[in-house]
Amino acid sequence: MTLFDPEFGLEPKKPKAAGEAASNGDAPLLPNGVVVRVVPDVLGVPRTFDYLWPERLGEPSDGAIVRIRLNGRNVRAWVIAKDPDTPAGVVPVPITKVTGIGPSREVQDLCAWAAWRWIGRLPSMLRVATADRAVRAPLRTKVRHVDLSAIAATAVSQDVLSLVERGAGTHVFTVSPDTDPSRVAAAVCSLGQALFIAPGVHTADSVQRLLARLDCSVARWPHGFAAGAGGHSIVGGRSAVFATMPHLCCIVVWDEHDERLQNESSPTWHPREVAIERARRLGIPCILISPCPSLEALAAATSPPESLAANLRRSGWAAVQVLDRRTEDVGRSGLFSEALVSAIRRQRESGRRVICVLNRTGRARLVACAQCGATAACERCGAAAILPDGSELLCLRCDTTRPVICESCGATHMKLLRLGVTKAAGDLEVLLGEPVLAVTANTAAATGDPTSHRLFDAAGVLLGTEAVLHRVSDAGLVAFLDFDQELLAPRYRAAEEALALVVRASRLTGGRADSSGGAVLLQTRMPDHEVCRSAVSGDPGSVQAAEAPRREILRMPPAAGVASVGGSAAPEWIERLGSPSAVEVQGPTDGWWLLRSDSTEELCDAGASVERPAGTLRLRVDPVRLRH
DNA sequence: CGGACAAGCTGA
DNA sequence: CAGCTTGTCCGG
Repeated sequence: MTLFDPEFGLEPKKPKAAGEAASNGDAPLLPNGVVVRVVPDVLGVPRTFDYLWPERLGEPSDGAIVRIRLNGRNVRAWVIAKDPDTPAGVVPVPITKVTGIGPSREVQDLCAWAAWRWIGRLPSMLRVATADRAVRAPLRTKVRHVDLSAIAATAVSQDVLSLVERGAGTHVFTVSPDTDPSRVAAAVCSLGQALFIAPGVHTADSVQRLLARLDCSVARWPHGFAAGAGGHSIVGGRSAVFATMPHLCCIVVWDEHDERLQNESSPTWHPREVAIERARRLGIPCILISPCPSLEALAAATSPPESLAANLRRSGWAAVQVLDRRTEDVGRSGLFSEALVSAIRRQRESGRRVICVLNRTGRARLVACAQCGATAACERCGAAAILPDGSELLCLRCDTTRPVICESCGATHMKLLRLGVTKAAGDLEVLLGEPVLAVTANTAAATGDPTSHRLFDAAGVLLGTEAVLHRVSDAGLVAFLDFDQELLAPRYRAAEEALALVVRASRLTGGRADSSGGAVLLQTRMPDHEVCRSAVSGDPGSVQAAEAPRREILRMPPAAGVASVGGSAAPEWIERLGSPSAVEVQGPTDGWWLLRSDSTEELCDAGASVERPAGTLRLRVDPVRLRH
């Protein structure tokens, strides 16, 4: 797939009429130079244009970034080709300025592939691949790779090096939650120009710092664009997967399961898939690393998945205790079992921090009897029922409805339990007799504020949504007050995401092999759920084995291609899509359509054939949730 | 996307 | 009919 494939709509438009271009007898005098084809940085103009690169600006460099005048506007543009086949009748005007170097030809083609894969527009992807400031030239300082003999060889670095030796392909490596990413990065950076992708700035920063201490040439994306172009290794977040790297020899995606990797707005590209494709094109290894590899990674693997030796791999998982809420004697709010409260007290007595996680968005919809206080549950499957319009109780899991009658006392009046984080924190404060810091969306949003960090670090007990797991660096105990909310979340990746939360918690508490006594508690009514089994055993295999066939049956990724389409331009887009045989169109529900196909490729091909209408279009390929 | 220009609406 | 809004077209 290249930039010139017609699917991208980037082929030069033919002149409107043959007669229009006929009067070419007296061609205007042009300054000397070479014609270049450019992609303007304007989302509404998905086309290429031919401009003149004047001789006085020197040789056009591959992938230069220039400024052009387009229809009276000064805009940025990427040079994608030299000496194009300019259509007759078109008189190229000179570019106004050369800004600097941009993504290489290889990265440009990768951007075009990503635009196809996530049914997006090329400029959106080229922007991701472009430095955050003008870059004049590649960094020309001497490139030094990691000297592995300078650091202690560990099992992890040995394993990673043997994976690289498998050569081209996608290799999945299961590690422990406490595996040090810097060891992995150091190993691959000893081999040449390597690319290390990590979700979250903290990991990328600490890896970069360690490698810098090893006196090797590694730069942080996007700041280090020039260094990458000059042959240095790159460490960065998701967008680093588009770094221009002329001697790229290996790509590592660290914590490839992490949902933060996927771009949140459309195009919803995922660096894991981009890395796999880039490595395939270059014939180099792509190594996907995680304590709980995603089904997507396992499906993409070209060699048998590898993992750390079992004892090492499990040791970093926290000591997980499952508290069965069906038998536990639960308190007034139903959130704090006696076992939980005494576990918290034990941790507090030894001076360690406690974190309670409560998925508030789910709880806010809970319904209870106004008379006896019993929570309304589905009589068929036992899941929590909600009151969508006040007339009937609805189970979100099995879609059955029943009249508004309390199962315990027969009352017909229900109340909404607005048991949010603040209320729960107040209840816990009373139970413990010490302050509990409620981490709500407001406190969590203030991450840039250094005082809020001090606030979090000073707190002995914190209670918040799962975001709280990203706000502190350590804890003695992490308790999921209502783990069922995670297990039953209306997202098809809910099980994998719930296990990822246990990984996250394990990193705060330390592994089961630690002597510090850290632990993770799961309060649930589903103690036999595969996520609980995986968490307890420290082995993601139970979740993977249960989920893979489920996705096949339900036709969800990675077993199928799925996209959701919304926004004001969605009706027109769906209309233009028509009904291609390979794509099933469902909806709309609440203004959103759902597209499904047996393979992602069929879905992308169908999407690429649609000319994008004006207006806002929300097109999510591999969406996080299928219903909006 | 956003400027240019045309066509449509309104009020003294 | 000036002055403003709304719509359509188009870019090298």
